[in-house]
Amino acid sequence: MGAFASDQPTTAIHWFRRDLRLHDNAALAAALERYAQVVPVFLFDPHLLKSANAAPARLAFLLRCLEALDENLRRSGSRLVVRVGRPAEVLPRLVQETGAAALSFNRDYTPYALARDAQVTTRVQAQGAAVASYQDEVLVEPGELTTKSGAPYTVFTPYSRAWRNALAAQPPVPIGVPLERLRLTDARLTNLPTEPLALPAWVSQAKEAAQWVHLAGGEEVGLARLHRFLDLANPLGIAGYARQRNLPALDATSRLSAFFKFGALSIRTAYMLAEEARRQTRNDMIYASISAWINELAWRDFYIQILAQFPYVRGGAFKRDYDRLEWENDRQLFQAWCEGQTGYPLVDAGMRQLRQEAWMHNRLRMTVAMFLTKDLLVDWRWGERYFMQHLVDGDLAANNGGWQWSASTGTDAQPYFRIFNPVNQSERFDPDGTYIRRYVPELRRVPTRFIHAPWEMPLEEQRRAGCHIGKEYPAPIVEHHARREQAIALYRRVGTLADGPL
DNA sequence: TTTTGAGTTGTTCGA
DNA sequence: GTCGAACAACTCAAA
Repeated sequence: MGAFASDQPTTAIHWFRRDLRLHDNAALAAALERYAQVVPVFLFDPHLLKSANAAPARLAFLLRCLEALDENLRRSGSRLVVRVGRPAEVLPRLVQETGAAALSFNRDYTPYALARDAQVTTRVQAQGAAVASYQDEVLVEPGELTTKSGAPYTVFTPYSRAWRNALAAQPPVPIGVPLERLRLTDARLTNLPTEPLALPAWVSQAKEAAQWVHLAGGEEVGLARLHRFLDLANPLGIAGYARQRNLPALDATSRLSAFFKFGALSIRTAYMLAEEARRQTRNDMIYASISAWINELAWRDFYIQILAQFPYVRGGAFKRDYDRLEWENDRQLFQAWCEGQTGYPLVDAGMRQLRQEAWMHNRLRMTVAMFLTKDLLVDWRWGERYFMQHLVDGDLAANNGGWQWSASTGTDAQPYFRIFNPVNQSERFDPDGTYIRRYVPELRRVPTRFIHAPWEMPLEEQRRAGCHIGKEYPAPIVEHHARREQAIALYRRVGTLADGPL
């Protein structure tokens, strides 16, 4: 697979996957420049629509992005052709139907996508059509950066150094898409049958489905949100990011993850605009804030790279010894965690935000993940799956990387005794309890000095706050310090086992 | 080959 | 309240 070689007055299919936009789109631009007619296609792949792999909110967001994409295509005299089925079967049929000479798409690096695309490529090439794929989803591709010994980086800091150097040496440039070439004129192509854009039945029939329908999606919304975030005059924007991003009570993160996940926003455009803002500022704090945000883009590439180079992390520990951790896996404790009923206010607030908004502040993702693994001693994969079933921005690479980091099984595993104290985190990052009270209404009248550990309230205080521990709000389901010791023992046992005979 | 420095996001304890 | 040390030992990356 390479770039298209020559100019041909014929038809190509552009297969939209995680690049649901017309701006700055590598494969789409290439196809439009080289082919007279480009048929834009999206496939609903049953594998990716299964309830085990998807979240209702994420599918609703995907649908919004597709509707916006279709509208934008229509504005340019084209439209989105939608089909349902396995790509390796549907695409060859479509090539035949359209008489296309080529298929183009942007590369996707998950294990499933790599296998799928290899199969599609083989079959389409067997029909005599050209297949070209492009780098578009990441700033630096998996495999591009290696250590001096030629191995992939497995530690973030050296990776990010190499990543920054690579981007400085060859700054990414947004790719102009010739929209005027989108117009479909061939009657055979304008009349192609298409399926309706609709959610699978298990989502549309779920009782909570209605609330996600109003999610804002699509590239206009993504671009507008990016510009608002990068506006240095915005008090909740990037200028204060380094300081404010850790405070979940503020809406001071970019909230762009879902847009990046589906490519409704170009990572190149985002990087370039941030980099430009950084070049222009003379303010050290702002410079540091922009750098901190760009560093998050490096994390995104890092975990995409880890998943691509070490596909076994999907299902097992990056540090394989930790597959032998003896989790307690108590279903009742897991259930309480899912429902935000652990008795630890910050943890419960985070879990309830996830259910209410299909999104959780990153500080809370770490806190609740750490709590599930180190306080409840539940296998990180249970939490990973639960997140994927609820997050609007759920992404295999980032979610898996984050969970393995929290569980100390991943790259850069921090010492396993470094365990978040949920009360401590609460006092540091939600000092006045604003975030807690927003998502845990039964604690609203609890005074701030008890909001982080309400079980310490005297009975009289509980009565006054209308919040009795064990009644309106649960008592802590585990005792942190005791569980911390248990967790450390659990991890230590793996260490000794690793040295001894199995 | 050997050595050296470093490793996202912390906690606890005692002075 | 603030500070520094201990928490263990290992692996990675580069010189």
